[in-house]
Amino acid sequence: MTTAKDDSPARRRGRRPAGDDTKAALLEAARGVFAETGYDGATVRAIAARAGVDAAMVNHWFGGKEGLFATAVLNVPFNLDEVLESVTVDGPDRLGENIVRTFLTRWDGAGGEAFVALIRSITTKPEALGTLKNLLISKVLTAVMSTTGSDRTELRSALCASQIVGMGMARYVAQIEPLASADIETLVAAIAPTMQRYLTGDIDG
Amino acid sequence: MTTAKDDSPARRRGRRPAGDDTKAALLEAARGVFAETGYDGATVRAIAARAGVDAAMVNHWFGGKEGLFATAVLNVPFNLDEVLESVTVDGPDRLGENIVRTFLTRWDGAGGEAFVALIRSITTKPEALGTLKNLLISKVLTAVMSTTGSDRTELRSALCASQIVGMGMARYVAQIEPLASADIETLVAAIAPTMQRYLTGDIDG
DNA sequence: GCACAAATTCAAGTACTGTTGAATTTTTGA
DNA sequence: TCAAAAATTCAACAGTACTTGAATTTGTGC
Repeated sequence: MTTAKDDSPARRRGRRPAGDDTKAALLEAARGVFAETGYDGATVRAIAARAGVDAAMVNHWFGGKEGLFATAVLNVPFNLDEVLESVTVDGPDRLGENIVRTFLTRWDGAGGEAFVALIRSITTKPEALGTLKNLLISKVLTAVMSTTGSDRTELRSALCASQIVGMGMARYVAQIEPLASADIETLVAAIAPTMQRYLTGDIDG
Repeated sequence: MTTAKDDSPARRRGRRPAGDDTKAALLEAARGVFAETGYDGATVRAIAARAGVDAAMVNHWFGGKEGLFATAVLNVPFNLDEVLESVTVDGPDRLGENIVRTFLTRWDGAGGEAFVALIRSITTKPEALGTLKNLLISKVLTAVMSTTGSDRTELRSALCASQIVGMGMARYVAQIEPLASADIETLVAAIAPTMQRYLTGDIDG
């Protein structure tokens, strides 16, 4: 429906003059299109058109749509160490604040497009859901939980994940105002206490 | 991929004996299939097969896949009054608790299938996103907010929505354990304080 | 009873998608 | 300088999905 009307740019056939990095162009275009329409909605032709190359290049460079998705979206260069470092440098009392700020900063930047693509692809690509779970729960949150010494770490991790994912959905996918346009610090102030309570506070009412 | 291998049930051609309500059967089947695979993943043939009729009936009764989706998922008979009543009967101090419990109860029941279908379809159907926003923000939360007398009602509504959506994603879509299998009251105890603070508490840190 | 309307299935039509092999141009190495 | 390799586009294939019109059966009013 929103299919961007395949405009073959009428490029000349054959090898291009040096300088063009079509592989990188495809990766960037892929993140954009996957973020906008999800895995199924995104067509190889639309991605190639945005990258300014032919659709066959997807197969040539990534072996197909799956490979492109895996490289562009699943293999997100998400630096776990960065998150954990910024999270564990202060005491456990500021963990919640640091988590919220780190994710928002990360997602507001260019790298966040891959996360939107991930969320938008959850329904049709099981790998996307697996990546989200693995990344968020298995790696980030369990690592964080191990520093708090709290009880019921699994439930606490899941609660944190629910608020993080919900925040991402509201800000980037659903774009609910004024949350979508709010300053990072405004959201940190509002959401960090939630995260902190889920991490170390009372969750029994 | 998970396409349930079109088994045309080899029904006899022509008008069926009275008693069969294919329209209702299609609606129910549609909610199920849409919930499982999202809008794009769901095929008209799979829905028709589950309903025990031919795929052409979708066009005959609903004008096509879009119409079926609109009727089965977007036009959810969601009784707003029920939510608002159970939410406003107690004082404003228990609003958060009531909201969380109401949504969980509703979604755990059969009627919630439409909501899962909604979330699973957000990626490829803009209308699904509009419905979610309209339902959650415009109707439920603004109505609730009007009873609290708090400041910054828009931001508070958006924060509530983020936790509600995140809770739904974690429990029904991503199925993160142990949150996915937890008792409703366990989650109410854990999440209600968040909701209550977003509604009437301090959100400035 | 009988003709007409409604409901249903069947088969084909049309559109679109990912993929592949041939053709063509540029780069690279000896 | 020249041949081989790499990169790119083009055209076509196979698969699948939604849709549509004809054929067929059942229900309904007179």
